[in-house]
Amino acid sequence: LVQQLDARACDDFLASLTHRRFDKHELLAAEGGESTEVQIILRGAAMAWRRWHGLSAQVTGFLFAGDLLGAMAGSVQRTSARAIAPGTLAEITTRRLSDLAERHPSLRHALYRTVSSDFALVQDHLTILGAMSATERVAAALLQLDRRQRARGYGPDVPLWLPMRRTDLASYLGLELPTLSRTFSRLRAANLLVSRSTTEVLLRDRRALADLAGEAIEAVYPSG
Amino acid sequence: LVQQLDARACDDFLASLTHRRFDKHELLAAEGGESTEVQIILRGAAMAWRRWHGLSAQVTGFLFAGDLLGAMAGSVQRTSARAIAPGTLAEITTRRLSDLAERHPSLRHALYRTVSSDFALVQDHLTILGAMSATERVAAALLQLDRRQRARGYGPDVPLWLPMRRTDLASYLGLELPTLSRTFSRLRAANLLVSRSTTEVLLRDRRALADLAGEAIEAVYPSG
DNA sequence: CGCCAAGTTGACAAGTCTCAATGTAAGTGG
DNA sequence: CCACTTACATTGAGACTTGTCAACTTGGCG
Repeated sequence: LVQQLDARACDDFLASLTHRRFDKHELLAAEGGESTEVQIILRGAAMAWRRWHGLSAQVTGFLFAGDLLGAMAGSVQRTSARAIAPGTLAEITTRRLSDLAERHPSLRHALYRTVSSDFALVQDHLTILGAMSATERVAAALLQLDRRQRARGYGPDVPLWLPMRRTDLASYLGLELPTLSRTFSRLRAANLLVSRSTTEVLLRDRRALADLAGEAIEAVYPSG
Repeated sequence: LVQQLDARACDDFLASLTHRRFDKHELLAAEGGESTEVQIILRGAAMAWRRWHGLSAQVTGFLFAGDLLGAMAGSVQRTSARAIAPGTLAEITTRRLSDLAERHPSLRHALYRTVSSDFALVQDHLTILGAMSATERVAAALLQLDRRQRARGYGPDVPLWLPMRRTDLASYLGLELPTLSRTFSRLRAANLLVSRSTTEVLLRDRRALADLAGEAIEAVYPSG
């Protein structure tokens, strides 16, 4: 986000941020509350979820360094968010952010780009939930999280960090915990991945995972 | 959208729109193509969908009068769209729209509000796909479409218009056609709805549908 | 009026969920 | 620092929802 800003917008923006630490399990946003702040994860990780009329909950996403929280909310929060690993974040009031956006076109554009790529992520998620089997879902999710981790600057040999509980990953994928766990076991047995611990998984064969995730066609016809 | 604009923004905006008719089945946007225009459905209906690496397709939404198409796209379209009923739309180039948005704060804010409510809709969709059984999905979808129809100014006694094919509604709900069809039959047998034709369904008991859709809690505790 | 696409229904198979037990890692207090 | 306790993950067996394949019916359109 920040690297897309021009010098003055960047100065103003950074000066408006309040940094703070957060602990694991700390609640960062509550559904139903009014949305007065936008937060940017700087280190650590968080998850966002949403209730359906007070009953079942659906995990809607995982947030890592660089991700925005609350940017798409209207006047009230429609998703809750909780830290899944300790870290730091930067906050800015929505009021101040929209003031800045009024003054700095480059900030408007950067925000638009961020929001629009968030939207693409949600659409991927929709496809995962609507059109895939358990194995496909897990493979797709691992690849997506892996891509995002590499986009954050980590090399392909760094184990994939999965700080969320299996229950939450299962909810994200629209599966039950045992189903997710079995799928992991099968992928491990097929030697597609190795787990150092529950939170660290090394992808041993991205190509095979991509095949499982239904990306086979792309592999065969590389450019469409 | 338009009623949120101030007088001058409104004039400029409306003057930049090109109106045209579209036929049923007409392709309105193609995934992968560059996104040069934003379209607003004025009459009729359309559906949006998305492929996963050329394989399976997931219907991501249905569009009716007042809905925007292409507003969330980055430089390339990530979803395709096709008319499911003849109608009319208004187009504006993305370039012109962003020019106008630069000039008119009220347009920026209206766009933001529209996009943010679209986002809420997608989040509902996520919850439907991730956490609901077939019956719950169908009930939730019917209620959602019904609410949107009423928001367009139709009374509660007007039959719900379902111009999409059952196949597409099934895909939207992450179900197979036979499952959707069976669910409809069961709802019909329970007298929760009556179908005049495939495209027109009268909801006879919204309360019971809401219960099925997992909104029971809200019914018991009306305000939270 | 007939054709073809679309929707409905049936029988069966398969995948996922549920319930329950076991195993393992993390956190706490002595 | 170790035993204890709790939370979380894995695995198993069986039930049930949904998917699959196929026949049949309906409805729109020429």
